[in-house]
Amino acid sequence: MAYRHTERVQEQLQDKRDRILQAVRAVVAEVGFRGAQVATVAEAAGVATGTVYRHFPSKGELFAEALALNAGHELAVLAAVARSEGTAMDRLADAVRVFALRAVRARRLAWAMIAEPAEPEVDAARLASRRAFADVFEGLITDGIAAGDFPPQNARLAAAGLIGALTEGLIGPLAQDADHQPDAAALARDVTAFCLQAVSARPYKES
Amino acid sequence: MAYRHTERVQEQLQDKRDRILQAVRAVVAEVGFRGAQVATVAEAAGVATGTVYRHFPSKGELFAEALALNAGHELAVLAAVARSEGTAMDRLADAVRVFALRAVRARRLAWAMIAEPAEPEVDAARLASRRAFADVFEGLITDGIAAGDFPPQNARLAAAGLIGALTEGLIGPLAQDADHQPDAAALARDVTAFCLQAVSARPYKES
DNA sequence: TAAAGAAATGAACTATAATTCATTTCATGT
DNA sequence: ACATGAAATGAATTATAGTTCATTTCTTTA
Repeated sequence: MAYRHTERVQEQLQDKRDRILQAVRAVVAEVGFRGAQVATVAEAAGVATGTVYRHFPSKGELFAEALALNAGHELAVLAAVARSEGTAMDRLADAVRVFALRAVRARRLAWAMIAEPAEPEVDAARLASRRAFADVFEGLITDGIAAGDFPPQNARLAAAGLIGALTEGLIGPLAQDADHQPDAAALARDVTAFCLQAVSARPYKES
Repeated sequence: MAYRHTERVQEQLQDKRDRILQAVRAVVAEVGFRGAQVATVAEAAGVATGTVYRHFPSKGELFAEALALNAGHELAVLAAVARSEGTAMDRLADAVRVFALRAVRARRLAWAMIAEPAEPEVDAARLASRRAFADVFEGLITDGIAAGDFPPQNARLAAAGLIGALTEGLIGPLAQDADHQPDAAALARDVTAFCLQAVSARPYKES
């Protein structure tokens, strides 16, 4: 026996895998799924095209894993906010605000992660993470209804509505012509106001 | 001179053009832009593939024109509702309801028309029609604010938010798992309630 | 009905981008 | 140092789908 995997090699492999996943993120943030080719990702990761296929079975699975990874981070952030102290109203306001601020900070990436169709595997992964996001909002809305903060309503649908409003207002095509929205913070504030008003049925002022 | 275009031929040509456009609509309603190939459209229209290119310069322009045509119809319907008698509140409620009912009736088509990315020409055409839709909603919201029906708010953004909420609630991927929504009418009602509450800041009951 | 011009056809061509694989480079243990 | 096996490489291959164009079919007019 003249060769065996050593720990160092394992680390290098893991490292290369991670770098490829990060490269997907970077490339997608730049050109979206539409323009993201395996060759471009490979170059961004500093490896040859073929190497990508030693770590991932196909473009679809690679991109799906990259999306899941990224969505996982975002979800953790959102869930932490949703779990914090305060009334349901306050927590929902914070959650929406955090979502909004993070989305405007990286619009292209956010759009790709939330809405841009891609390979079937990617779409499937997105559906799962979308559900997770919606669940966080739905939980907050349900809490708010129970506490009397919000009027009775279809919480599941309202959660979907919030995501739709956030998507459309912040990162969708209509949000691209930023003539009217020079200021990301102002945009986030107005979107938050819309969302809070939508579920609370009260004109919303930032606290 | 031994040949000249006669009126009958002109009509046949126009007719074939129209049939191809209709075929795009039918195919897209079935499989979305993703799955819609020129060969499939040609077959659906009952012509050869090459014939499509005698009427349209490229797939992108063909599909863009088909989208614009369809969006034009929908916009006319919506604008008529928006122009009718009644308070801004009532007209907005009607507009949202009409949008919702028509969208759920043909989800796949609606999603393609509203959200599904495709060739650049198609995306451009969609952006234009989206603006037109948003303008209708924005006008109603502005009217409502002026009339004191709605609290002051960013009408442009609220209009985008409505479209987002409608899209997400009715036809987006989360709306696909219809386990919770056996009834299209109920879905449309709840989405309408969400939208009205969002802009009016009042729990909304159908009149 | 024959000639002429236009339209339709669909198989062949082309462009793009994912995937493969023969070859090369690199790590390991004797 | 060298033999061995794994990993990386990137040019070649493959797959898909849009587009072209030589040929055929159809319309019109003399």
